[in-house]
Amino acid sequence: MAERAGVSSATASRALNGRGQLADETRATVFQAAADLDFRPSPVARSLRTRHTSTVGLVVPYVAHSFYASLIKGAQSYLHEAGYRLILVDSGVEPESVAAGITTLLDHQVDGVLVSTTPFGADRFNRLLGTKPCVFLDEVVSGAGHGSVAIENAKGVRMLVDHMAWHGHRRIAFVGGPNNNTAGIERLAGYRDAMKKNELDVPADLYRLCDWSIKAGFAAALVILAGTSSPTAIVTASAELALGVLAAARSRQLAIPDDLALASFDDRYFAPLLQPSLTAIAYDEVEMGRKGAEMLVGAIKEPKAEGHEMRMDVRLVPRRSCGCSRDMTADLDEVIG
Amino acid sequence: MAERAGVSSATASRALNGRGQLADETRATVFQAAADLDFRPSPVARSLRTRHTSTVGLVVPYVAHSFYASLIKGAQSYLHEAGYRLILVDSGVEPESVAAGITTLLDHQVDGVLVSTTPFGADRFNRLLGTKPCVFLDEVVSGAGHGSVAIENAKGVRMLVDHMAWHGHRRIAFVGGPNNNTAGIERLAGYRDAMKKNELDVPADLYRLCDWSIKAGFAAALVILAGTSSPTAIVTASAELALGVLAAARSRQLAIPDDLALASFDDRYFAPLLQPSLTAIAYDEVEMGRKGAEMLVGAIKEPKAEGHEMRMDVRLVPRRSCGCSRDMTADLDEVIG
DNA sequence: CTGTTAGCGCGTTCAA
DNA sequence: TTGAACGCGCTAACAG
Repeated sequence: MAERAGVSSATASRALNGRGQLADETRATVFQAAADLDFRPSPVARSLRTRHTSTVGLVVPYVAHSFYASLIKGAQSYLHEAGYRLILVDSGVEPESVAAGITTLLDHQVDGVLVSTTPFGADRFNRLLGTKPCVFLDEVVSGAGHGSVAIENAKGVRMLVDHMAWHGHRRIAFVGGPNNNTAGIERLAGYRDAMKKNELDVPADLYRLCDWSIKAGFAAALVILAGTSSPTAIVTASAELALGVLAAARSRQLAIPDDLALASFDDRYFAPLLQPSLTAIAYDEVEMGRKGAEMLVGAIKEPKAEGHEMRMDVRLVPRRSCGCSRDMTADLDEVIG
Repeated sequence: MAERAGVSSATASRALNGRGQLADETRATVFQAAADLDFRPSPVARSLRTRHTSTVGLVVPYVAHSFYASLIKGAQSYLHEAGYRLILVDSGVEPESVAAGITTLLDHQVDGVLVSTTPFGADRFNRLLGTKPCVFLDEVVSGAGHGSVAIENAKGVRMLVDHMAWHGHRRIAFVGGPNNNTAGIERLAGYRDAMKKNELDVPADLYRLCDWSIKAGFAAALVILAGTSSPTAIVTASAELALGVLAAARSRQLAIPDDLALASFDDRYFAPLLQPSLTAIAYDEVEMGRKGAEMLVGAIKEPKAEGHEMRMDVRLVPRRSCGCSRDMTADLDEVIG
């Protein structure tokens, strides 16, 4: 290709990479030759030489979950525009497999890492990462990585509780996720905080933490409902937990929202079609993935830059499960709009 | 690392890669040194030399959709076990962007490609791919690639129609996807076929094709319901289309299943919690991703091997939307089991 | 502004 | 069985 253009390979490289000040004519010649031969530089040879790969790794605990799938979409979308490729690692939540996933990524010379599950602390991350740029998604790890993008978890739950209080409820129960990750911890904190601000008591049997699954939510709701606190409303930390509560209410023949009001974090696309439609906290998970990727690429290009913690805003989408009166047409409009 | 072990780099390479017949002692020495220095061979240097990367590309039209997310999970899971990494490309469905995605993957020396959207024919695929192994997922492209893994599309719809006929329906409508992809085409064919076998007429206004979205399903259902065919049952080619039909039924105050029975392809996790719970065709999408990856890795290791077309079996999950009488407990059991 | 050279870190010759 | 040397394709460094 170089001889074809009648220039050295160095010149060709310069032209193609837009480096140096070369004569327009030379550049044109090179481009022509490159096009003629449909020359495509080898990214792997380039990577070997330059020690960067234009590739970033993304570690998620469970690809098939719609939340992570959306994160992936956002990240991939930005990375594509920025000229990076995405290597995906589905690691589960076990510390060892997450660590192994990150190590593999680093061995493969990714330029940076996006991590959305953090089953160990800053120390181990720092040991693993060295100076490799890293941004956390949906998790906050202080003292490691370049920054993070998370949801306004506490604020979201506060909005839910405040809304229930506004409806006149005083015994507002909470079904939360495990307290070993950022979302779980912050959402519980938001609940406590909001209850306190509304001057409402929080007896021990008014809330319960469990896995992020429908099944666990179902079990937790049964326990709460069987307790002595007799809540008139339940707020949940995720959509799956809300479905569990919904199932529990049905099994106990409790009408929602009349016998028990319900509202949850996470606004899934089928929420308007549930009976009753589910009041929820919405946020833009795709944008969240984009922002994380953007922050990471920033850190790759400017390693010295200060990291920061970014938060995605949340908004309350009132529907019928909380007790708001709403025409069914409004539910349908959301879905067919 | 080589000098540390007191052997040449060639010897080290041989030991680490299990090549050649070297003395056990030498091998042990090398392993020890490798472990001591925590030596990690550079995949990129290796790739430059060997011209393969232990990496495969996966092209999906829309990562955030739960179907593709599950496919990804399955593929990633097998690839991980087999020692391959996964580069993800979210290409949309535009021919040019799909082609560009595949080209990028090839430039990056992936060892093979998994493709789940095929907006052009075998010729272009062959031109794009050269001899690079390729397996199609959820699509069948005869004359290109090494094989494909798809769902028993026609069979699934036949089961749905047969079930409706068994319930005594004779005017069974169909809301299908676009007929520009395998699933859309085969599901429509399954409908026609089943109607014929049941000796039922298919007037033009008894079925309608549209995009794979709730909104489009809603619009299509309204058209069908406004027509002269007055169906007593509707079968849809996807879960989203079924949600559209559900919305349409609600907007027209039609009770499901009494005024209109409903059943669909795709069994989503919330199907048992809809009111009424949705009768659906289930299949294992994660396994589908695994099988595709498995087939691809087979093709990479044995390029001469014959390709084949594999089908994932489907099963009918009868719930209440079709008219089956079922205790609500059964719905709940599914979800909390 | 352009050409020449060297080497990124492996795996694979070829010769000993 | 082992070691030395070469080259995969590119770009950074240096020379002209």
